[in-house]
Amino acid sequence: MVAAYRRIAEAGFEGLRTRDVAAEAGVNIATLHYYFPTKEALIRGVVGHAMARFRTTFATGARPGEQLAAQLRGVRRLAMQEPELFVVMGELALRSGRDPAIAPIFKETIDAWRSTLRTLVHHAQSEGFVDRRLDPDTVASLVIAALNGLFMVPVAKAGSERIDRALAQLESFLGLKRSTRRS
Amino acid sequence: MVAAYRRIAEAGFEGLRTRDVAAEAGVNIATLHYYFPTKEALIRGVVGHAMARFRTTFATGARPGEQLAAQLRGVRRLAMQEPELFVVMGELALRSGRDPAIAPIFKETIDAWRSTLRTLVHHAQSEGFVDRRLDPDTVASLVIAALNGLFMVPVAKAGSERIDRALAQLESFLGLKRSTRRS
DNA sequence: TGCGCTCAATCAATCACTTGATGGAATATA
DNA sequence: TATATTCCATCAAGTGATTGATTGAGCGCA
Repeated sequence: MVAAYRRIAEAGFEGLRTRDVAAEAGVNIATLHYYFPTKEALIRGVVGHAMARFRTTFATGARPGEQLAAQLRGVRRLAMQEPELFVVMGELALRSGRDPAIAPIFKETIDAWRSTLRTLVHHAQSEGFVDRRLDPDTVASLVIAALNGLFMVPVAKAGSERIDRALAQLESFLGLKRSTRRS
Repeated sequence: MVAAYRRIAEAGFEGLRTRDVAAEAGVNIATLHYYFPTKEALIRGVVGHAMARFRTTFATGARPGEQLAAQLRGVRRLAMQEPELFVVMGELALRSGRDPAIAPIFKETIDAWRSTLRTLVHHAQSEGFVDRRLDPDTVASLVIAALNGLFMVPVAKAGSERIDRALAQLESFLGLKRSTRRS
């Protein structure tokens, strides 16, 4: 249910109340329980929705040599358009550390993401955009960590231009960008 | 109170119950309320404890040229020794997005961290370890994002050797390390 | 005695979830 | 076609359990 998804983005897991979800969905509490017998089932629904939404980021459309850079820009654009998605993802990431039910699902999504990035890095290497001596899997892990840190942890929100600069710096490290500005 | 701190690490904010905290601390509920009149006050105590604990990371002791690398290793060591700290930090980071009471405290800590890193990058540049064309503040932001993504988001926990490689790759990007292994 | 601290007992509020009933569309029966 | 039956979706009104917080009586020690 999209309503629960929105509620989590607003109030987090600690503030997730079935009453509020039902209210936001415009239905009775009993109706909500008709579709989602338990709160746990509702959360599972949210997980599925969030993961599906997040996987759309992986879809690459640009030319092979620019796919990697396009991926970074795609995540950044998604973070601007749907900040709730990253809030929910962060919430789920934290919860996956103690909830064995969603841990495998979350891990699977991240693994798929890393796999995609690994391929993109490999392609970029083949075409001379990225240093061939780098290990694609390691670079993918580092990129994921940086993006997670930038967008899932709302601390960095203290200035989107800082996020832009950090992203540009990451691209520069990867060799996708020549300009390394200063001060 | 350290007990509450531990409870949050175990069950997150959503699972934080004053009763459990009192039980883990080995005191009566009323005793807990004697020291922390409200749950909010208890959380403030946890925030203070976590921040103070986290700030110890900033303390640099190595030789100027190696301070930056030492900082990265220090964070990694702390993450291995006290994983709860990073769980709590992640929980606080997420909460700071919607709780105006802890948002400024958290932001202040991160700003102090970035300031420290900025200085370290600057020093490293002065001594020729890091490319002088890089913007210290931007590099600091990227490093913080990467570390946050690696340690606060427990997703990456799928293999500490992957974390090690990603960190080594980051050091390599910064110019602190020559070896860039492959596959 | 007075003060810092602790305790069992209790409260009102809130939570996830249940109950029994209702209307309406689809299907079966005549 | 007309009537009876079944099933799905929804609702108002609860239920018991749990929550954060309070109370007033003690305890040990200065």
